[in-house]
Amino acid sequence: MHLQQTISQRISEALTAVYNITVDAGQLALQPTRKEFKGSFTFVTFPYTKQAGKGPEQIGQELGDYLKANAPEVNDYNVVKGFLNLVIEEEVWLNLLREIMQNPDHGQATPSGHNVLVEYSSPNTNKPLHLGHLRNNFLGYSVAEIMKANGHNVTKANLVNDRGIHICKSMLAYQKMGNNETPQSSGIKGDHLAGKYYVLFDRAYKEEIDELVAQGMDKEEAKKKAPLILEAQTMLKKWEEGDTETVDLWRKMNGWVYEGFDETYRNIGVDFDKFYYESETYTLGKERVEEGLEKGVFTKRPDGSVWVDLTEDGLDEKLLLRADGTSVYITQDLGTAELKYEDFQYNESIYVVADEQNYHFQVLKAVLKKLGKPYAEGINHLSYGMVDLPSGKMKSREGTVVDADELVQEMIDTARQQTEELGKIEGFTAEQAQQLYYTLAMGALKYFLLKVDPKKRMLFNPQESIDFRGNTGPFIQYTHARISAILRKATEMGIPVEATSFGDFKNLHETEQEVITLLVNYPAVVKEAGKLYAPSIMASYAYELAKAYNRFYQEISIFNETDEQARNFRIALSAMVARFIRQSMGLLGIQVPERM
RNA sequence: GGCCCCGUAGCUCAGCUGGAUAGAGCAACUGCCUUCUAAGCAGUAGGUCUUUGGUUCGAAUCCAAACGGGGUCACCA
Repeated sequence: MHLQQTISQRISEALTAVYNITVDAGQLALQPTRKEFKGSFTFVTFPYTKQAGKGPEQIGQELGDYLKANAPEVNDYNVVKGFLNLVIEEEVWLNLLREIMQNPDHGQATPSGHNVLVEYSSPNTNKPLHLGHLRNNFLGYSVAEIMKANGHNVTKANLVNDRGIHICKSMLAYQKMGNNETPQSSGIKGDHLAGKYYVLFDRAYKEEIDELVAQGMDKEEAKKKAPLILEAQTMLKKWEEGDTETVDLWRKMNGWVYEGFDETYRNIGVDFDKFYYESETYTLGKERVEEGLEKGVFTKRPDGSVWVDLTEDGLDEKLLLRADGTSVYITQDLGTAELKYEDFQYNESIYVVADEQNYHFQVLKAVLKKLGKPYAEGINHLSYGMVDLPSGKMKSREGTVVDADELVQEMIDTARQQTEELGKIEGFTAEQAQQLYYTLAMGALKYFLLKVDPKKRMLFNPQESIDFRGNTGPFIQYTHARISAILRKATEMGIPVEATSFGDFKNLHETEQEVITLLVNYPAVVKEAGKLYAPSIMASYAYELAKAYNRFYQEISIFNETDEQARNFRIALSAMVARFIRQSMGLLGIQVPERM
């Protein structure tokens, strides 16, 4: 049983014994004691004054006396107003540390048997990835890892938006202006090459609109009547009809884009177990519409379009199928939800999608519920906020988007520069140095994007993102490197890192106590992060752990300690901190170096 | 306008299943490297938790309204 549960149980027993009050241990609010007071757990007595017929302080005293006498885990207590602070026996903490050392699965939940699908990334194939995609990719990868740690069977899926008018735009521009340029001939990465033509299309399209407006046409009309957009629409129709020339071009250009994406994905360290392509799924969902009509939960209007009425759910009426029988966005998603269920029998299906689609996912879930789908309840939207720049919103039309590949390269360059300035790479081979720059760059970037609560809109400040001090990825990585140095030295000296190595060591220093408390808490943090789909919780934890360790490191000497058991204890403690820094950072997709 | 989200130190963010004097980092200032990595540690300063009401022994946290910011209300995706 976990220590906190044990203590809750003891307090519950004490309440019964002293006041004849019956409270389930699970209902008791037990909180960590604030740093300025002595103790580890605090019990608030205010809520029990009526039932006990006594003042909050007296209750604290009486419960404290009882616990000190009857609870073997409780060493001492103090009462401040209505707060009963409990001091736990040192031996209890040391035993917990021994348990952690002997349990390689501390923080890895037992298999739940649940299948969890995490869909993330889901890029369009007409332009390269940008900063917003990075938040999406890092979140998706991290949540998937966190769900694994919570014992679930996780599948990472990527639903690629590889068709539609936007793809045709870059195809059309390429057809007109491409001169058979290829990634090989131009030296431009495939996704960037496609993006180049998308931009060229947009430019030419705008010129056409301006011209039409100059001739006196209304702007809205001009947008619809410009020859280029009409051509793109014709191309989309040809694509849907399977026109060979169009499909070949589409294949060729998408192929370039996929090569580019693969490289970026590899570079940023994310991966997928399953790819879905919209070109293969966009017609799905019509059967679901049929099903809904049969069940009488959808209605067909005289013009042939199909609708669902969600006003009872506090939503609106929603179109599910056009009058001409073609699909809309939601139709496809109904289809893919079913397809994913057929493929993976998920208990939970997480969609990592920006918060501008909150309404869409409410509708999707509501419609699936109306259809009586058993998997509807497991549909969850991990909605995240947009990434803003100091200059404001990112707008592709205004060219203010931050390109993912460029950003990563800049981070690496900065890492190199800072590391060289500090003279930290003595004894590194060129290859090792390069590896370190990469690890630090990605650590800084990922941590910066993941430390903020996903739900919140966030500001990306380039200067702060490459900071290596304070609440940053590299600070945590640095702590790991420091510990690694200690462990190397311990190994050289032949000191074993084992649960038995510190014998009956006693007299924990305050900083050591803090560190152990954090290590003990690790599984609860993993659970919480999984429940809330919040990598930010893991990030905070890793930071707290690193900070607590650095305090300890600064105040207490390890190798100058003459008491062998104390020295061995500190080495063992250090080894555990390294392990849980590595693990919690691993759940964020961040690697930690041995030296830096 | 309807619905949804957000508003905490100069800046970026924690805290939000109600509990003690509201915490970090950055920026500013002061100390600490002949000792295990100073990418570190300790400290000073900085707050009417947007405002007003309500619930409560107790509210940054829950409820309501106002103000400010964002999103969304497409036969786009």
